[in-house]
Amino acid sequence: MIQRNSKIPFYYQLYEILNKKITSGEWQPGDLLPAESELLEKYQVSRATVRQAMDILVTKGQITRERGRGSFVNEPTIEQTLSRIISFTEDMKQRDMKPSTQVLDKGLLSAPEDVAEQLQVKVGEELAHLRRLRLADGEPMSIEDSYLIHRLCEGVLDQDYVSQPLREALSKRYGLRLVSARQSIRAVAASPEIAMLLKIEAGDPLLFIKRVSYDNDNRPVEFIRFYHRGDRYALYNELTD
Amino acid sequence: MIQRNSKIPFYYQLYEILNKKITSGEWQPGDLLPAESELLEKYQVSRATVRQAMDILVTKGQITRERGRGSFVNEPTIEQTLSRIISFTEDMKQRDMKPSTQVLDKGLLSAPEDVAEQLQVKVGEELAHLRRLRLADGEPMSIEDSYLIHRLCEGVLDQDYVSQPLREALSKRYGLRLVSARQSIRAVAASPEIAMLLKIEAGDPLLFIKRVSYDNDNRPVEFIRFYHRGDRYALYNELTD
DNA sequence: TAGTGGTCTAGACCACAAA
DNA sequence: TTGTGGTCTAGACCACTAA
Repeated sequence: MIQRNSKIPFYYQLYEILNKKITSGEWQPGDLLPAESELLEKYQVSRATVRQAMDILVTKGQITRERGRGSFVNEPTIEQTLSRIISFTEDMKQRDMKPSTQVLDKGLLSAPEDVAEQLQVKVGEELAHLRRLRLADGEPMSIEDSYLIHRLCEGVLDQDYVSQPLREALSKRYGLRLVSARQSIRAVAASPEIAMLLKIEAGDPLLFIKRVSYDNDNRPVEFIRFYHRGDRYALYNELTD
Repeated sequence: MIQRNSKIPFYYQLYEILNKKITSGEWQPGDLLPAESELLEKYQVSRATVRQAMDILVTKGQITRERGRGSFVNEPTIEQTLSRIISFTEDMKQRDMKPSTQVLDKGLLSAPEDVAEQLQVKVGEELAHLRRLRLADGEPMSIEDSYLIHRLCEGVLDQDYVSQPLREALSKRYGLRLVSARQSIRAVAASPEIAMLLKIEAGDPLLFIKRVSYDNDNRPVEFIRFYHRGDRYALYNELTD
């Protein structure tokens, strides 16, 4: 139900309710959503508010409205991958592969110049570093090098992050919600070190992604370098206009 | 002004008016837009309609609203690249490089199986093929292999497509407007043939993009393979959620 | 304090799909 | 013909910014 004394807008509360019904699987792809008039009645808000909530779902591609028919839950598409922040685990689920993780390295370090610039901190600022090997169906798929601003998440490296997602820990323990990110994508040749870890040959092509993630207040929190095996990993997206 | 007897919704007409002011440069990045109350007065529509028009601009990242201050025109960002269809020429402009093109090959052929599947036509359907070398500041940047369904654009290969964009010709001569596309992105090693054309070594990493473009009626029209040099080309995008 | 955008309401009429 | 979403209006109160 909608909290009428909450600071969170009604339309956003309603969006969260509807979103949960979809992501939890209570409403399946192809299902007809309740009519706007029903939702308006059930949650005691105006039609404009219902539509504002549903607009978010439409924008995210989770539902489709059809005049005269109703609104329907969409199939989740891999295309969403490229405009949504998803975890490795989610990603593998969409690709129908079994994910696993090995922590290769973790520790504190002083920010080198290039990382400091991405995270908008001073060179030498203390960072938490985590290097993980990601496997799909038991085969090496990617290397993930994460750098976190340590003063925002003291003690973050105490956990193992093999079973618990890092994003979840950041949210629960430190109130850091990563809501947006910018990334660049290019093709590079594997260094001998990365090649060995991914069980490929040095020089083999990698999809190399650099990503900076931002919290609610648009502050950089995490910088990641992904090295994805070119023979096993592809990105998908949709273009418009 | 807004046509009150048009079939186009008021909010969309208003969006087009505002969009034009921005893309034409009449309103520059950083400029303050008129207040919602002014627009409502000037165009004689309700506030909800004004907001609906501005919502489109916000979604596209063209303006930012700031409570208590006003709405401002944003800087155009390269990040838009990955969710908009842009031409090579536009792309190079954004990257501040001088684009040029060489046509390496053109002709008709029977659709092989993989291309037929992408374009949803029968194997053997007649296709127009165009292979172009794209250069940035005179240096090879990418190879573009385009396949068009020939019956939708008979005689399309008569033009040279060095100076005139292919998309423009499709629109003007055949009424084919490419409005959406799906693509996959991966890293591959350059074949000896591609390497020679791009003036790199065989085995060097390439950003390999396969794209299917669709017209208004969601029919596939064009299939392209891009081979971008890994050392010269990167994609950028923003993620949300 | 005045002006801005953020949210919300309670209506209205329309075009379209399905029965 | 009925019910759906698409569009539009004319208000209202609020939180925030800047003077």
